[in-house]
Amino acid sequence: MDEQTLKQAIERYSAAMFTVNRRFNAIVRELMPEELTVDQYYILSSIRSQGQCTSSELADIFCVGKSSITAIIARLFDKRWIRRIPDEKDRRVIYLSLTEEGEKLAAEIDLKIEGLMGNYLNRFTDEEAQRFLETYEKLANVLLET
Amino acid sequence: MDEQTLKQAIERYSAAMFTVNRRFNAIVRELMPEELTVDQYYILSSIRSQGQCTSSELADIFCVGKSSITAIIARLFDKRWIRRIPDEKDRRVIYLSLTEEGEKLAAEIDLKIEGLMGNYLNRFTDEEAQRFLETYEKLANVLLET
DNA sequence: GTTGAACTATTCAACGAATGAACTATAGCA
DNA sequence: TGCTATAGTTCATTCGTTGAATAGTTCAAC
Repeated sequence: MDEQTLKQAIERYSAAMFTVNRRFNAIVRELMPEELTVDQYYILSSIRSQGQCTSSELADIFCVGKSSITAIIARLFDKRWIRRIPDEKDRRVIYLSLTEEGEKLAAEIDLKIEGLMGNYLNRFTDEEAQRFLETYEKLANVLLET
Repeated sequence: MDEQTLKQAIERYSAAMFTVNRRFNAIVRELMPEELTVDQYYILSSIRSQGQCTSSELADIFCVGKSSITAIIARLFDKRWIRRIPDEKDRRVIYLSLTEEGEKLAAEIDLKIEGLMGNYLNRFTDEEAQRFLETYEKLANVLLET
């Protein structure tokens, strides 16, 4: 690929990424219940998929400082969607997990988002979707290495 | 595709999207100069690619309210990276364009990001990258229709 | 055993981004 | 003319984020 073609590809790539992210985010925001922000949902969802995790782990996953996580967790804790469970061995660490209400809330939204994404997935053939997913995951892994 | 496979695909999709967005955003943030946030750069970049545009157009593109744009523009204007040019026909509208310094700053960062993305693109074959881009743009268009 | 380095989580002040309602000014149509 | 729609701003409020400072804990080396 020559210089110029590469530049154009990157340009198109940036544009597509920007549009998809912004629009998708806006649509997901519409799905959120009154009391929950999109970021808060992602935190709930992340804890849920791991069953249990720590603030530091979340900070790594979300690529933000630990104090950001502390703030979000505090809001979710106040609303009784999250439990804090001190580790018995290492008294520095506090495990986070969902309460029953948190579990229910996350499951509800997951279902909505699943439906949403299912609708978009319909627009593509199985093969196209499959290929796309594979490359996307490959990209995610490259970014995880860094 | 049966129910269960679909659900798994969506799950993998969500995970990849999340990872790519978060990590990419964090890396881009590292590239920013002290005085500029990522969002501010995207605004500069958007104005630059259009040459000239209005607040309302930016609000649509970024999927946020107009008052958000007003705030960001105010910061960029204070730093002399943006010009406000009143429309002569319709005195309600104000066109935004980059100053020379704004142009220079945006070009500088564009180059950095281009280099960054070029590095990642290297990891994929031309064909894989091409296919991925096409599907990505198709998805962006689907989201634009909504 | 004590000390010191490393680590976990929290607090705090400050800032940027976003919302939504209220407002100003202008345009354009009936 | 007067009504309605539109473009942009202002304001109070909330959320997410940063980075520095802090408290408490672990662990390994001395």
